[in-house]
Amino acid sequence: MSDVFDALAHPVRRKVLKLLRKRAMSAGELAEKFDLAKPTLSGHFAVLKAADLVRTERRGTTILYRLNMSVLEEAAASLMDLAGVSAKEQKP
Amino acid sequence: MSDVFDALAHPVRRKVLKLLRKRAMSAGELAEKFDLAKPTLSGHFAVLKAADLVRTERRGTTILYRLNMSVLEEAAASLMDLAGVSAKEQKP
DNA sequence: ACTCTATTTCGGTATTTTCCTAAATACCGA
DNA sequence: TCGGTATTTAGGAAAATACCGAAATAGAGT
Repeated sequence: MSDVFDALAHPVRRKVLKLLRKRAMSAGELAEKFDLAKPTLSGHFAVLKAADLVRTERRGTTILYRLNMSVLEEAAASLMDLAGVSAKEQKP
Repeated sequence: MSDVFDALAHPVRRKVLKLLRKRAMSAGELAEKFDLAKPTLSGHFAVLKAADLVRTERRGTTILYRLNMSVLEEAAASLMDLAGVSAKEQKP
């Protein structure tokens, strides 16, 4: 879970997740949305992947990145838990 | 919101929040729970405070730290939102 | 005013993160 | 197999973060 919060700490990575929320995108397509070199983005993708926040799929010469919502939901639940809410049911 | 995710990225700070979930504690009382120097913990407290995840209250010579749950809830909601769930209602 | 306790600020070092350019790898189509 | 496009890996510089001991600040009691 620590990997997840590490990954979420950087604004660029949060924006990547936001972009992937609409639809899966290739690395290059994602990179176009940022003013950063492609290797830099590639590094951010690797962090997201290590946290299992995104999954990849080769499509010929490109690589598709897809959001893994379940991990995001787990992270949200863990925060609700920290806040003292059971996250599953509102009335324990 | 970036401050919040930055603050949540460090395991020590997450543990502080977890401890404060039960009850408000003084800086020294919190520091006892960790194998770190007090100035180090003080720095972590400052990060949590900057994110408004904790609030402080002077009690004579000691300083009480108290969890601010609403910010945690907002962070959780923002994650649920990223995951595509509206966080307020399950069926939009 | 002095002292004791609690906490933070200061100054500095070690580690980690972020970012870049250049080079390597992977796949496809001619 | 060769050339082109997409992406990652390698190597390294700059900035941010984490940590510590020493010193400074703040309040309470004497």
